[in-house]
Amino acid sequence: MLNPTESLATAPMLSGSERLWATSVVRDLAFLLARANALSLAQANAAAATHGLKVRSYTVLAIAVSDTRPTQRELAEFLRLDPSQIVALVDELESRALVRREPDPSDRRANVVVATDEGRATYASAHATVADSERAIFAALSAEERTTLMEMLRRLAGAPDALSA
Amino acid sequence: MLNPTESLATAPMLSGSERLWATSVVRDLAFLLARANALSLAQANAAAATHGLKVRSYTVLAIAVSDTRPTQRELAEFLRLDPSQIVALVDELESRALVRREPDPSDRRANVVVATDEGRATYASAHATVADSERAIFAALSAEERTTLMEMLRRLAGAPDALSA
DNA sequence: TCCACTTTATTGAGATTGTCAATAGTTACT
DNA sequence: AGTAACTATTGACAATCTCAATAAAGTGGA
Repeated sequence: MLNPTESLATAPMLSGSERLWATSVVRDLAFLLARANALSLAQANAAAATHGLKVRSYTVLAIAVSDTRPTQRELAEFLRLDPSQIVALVDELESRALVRREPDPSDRRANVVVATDEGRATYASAHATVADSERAIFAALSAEERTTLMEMLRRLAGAPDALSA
Repeated sequence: MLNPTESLATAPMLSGSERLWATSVVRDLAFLLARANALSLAQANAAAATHGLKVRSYTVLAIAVSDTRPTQRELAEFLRLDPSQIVALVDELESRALVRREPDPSDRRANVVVATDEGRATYASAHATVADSERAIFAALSAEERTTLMEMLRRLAGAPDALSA
């Protein structure tokens, strides 16, 4: 029998809070989701920071680059952010000439957000860095597992009909 | 022929930003993880709020109830929060008599956080509510899928040796 | 057409959260 | 004994969230 705080020789040097993994919260999907996301987010933020971006601005830039020509309201709804936060995000990207506001031809109240050539260029290099850093984290899963995870997360994230399309 | 903004009877009434799901970001595991987490978090916060808690305080309470007797430093490390945030969290729970700070017998610098009887009671009822609301979200997955997801998230979340134990 | 109502982007206030440095008391090392 | 490292705490400051208010533009009747 071992003392609860002791462990065998093969034990990975319990860094102090490891023992809290015995708690009931770690059997909570929402908790694990939050924790996995926190790690992934920290990693992605560090990667994006090497290009002067955060995941937020990186994501907006990615959508702008996609030529979907979203309005700010659509961005707010899709990213689940307050419209006023989109204003700040687009302001910053526009001040760096990575993105441009264009009038929506079908609604003069709305702006449409499009990437500049410079925006496309910095997105390309930022994407390389970010995708690389994510590979590191998701390397804990096999290729098939990643596919399965993506399919599950799409459903949890409320993606429209993941089956069709 | 339908107007692009119109749709068939079976179509889920595209709420405006649905078309952004055609973007490349939705093929990004980190993005989907963040979005799924945002939804789950909002739901859990609403559920916990009916008991005067947030997910943060709910989680700390859950760990306190587990009789693991964590120090504040262990809580900070495990929850990836700054130690000063743990102070605020424990202050609040302690002011509501749900939790108590006890001196760590093995280190007089450290406090150990334990639940009071009242803390156990409110945790029990809060847990019922929160677990219920989570069931609603994760109902998008089958039981086996949830097991698979949990195993994957544990690895991504950095759980120690998910295989043994 | 005129009028009330809604919607889009924007600004700004106030609360919440994240991050960091400094400190008092304690422990660990030599 | 003395130096260095660690724990909890406080306080400052930045970043983020959440809301309300507003101007400009669309919507849908009477």
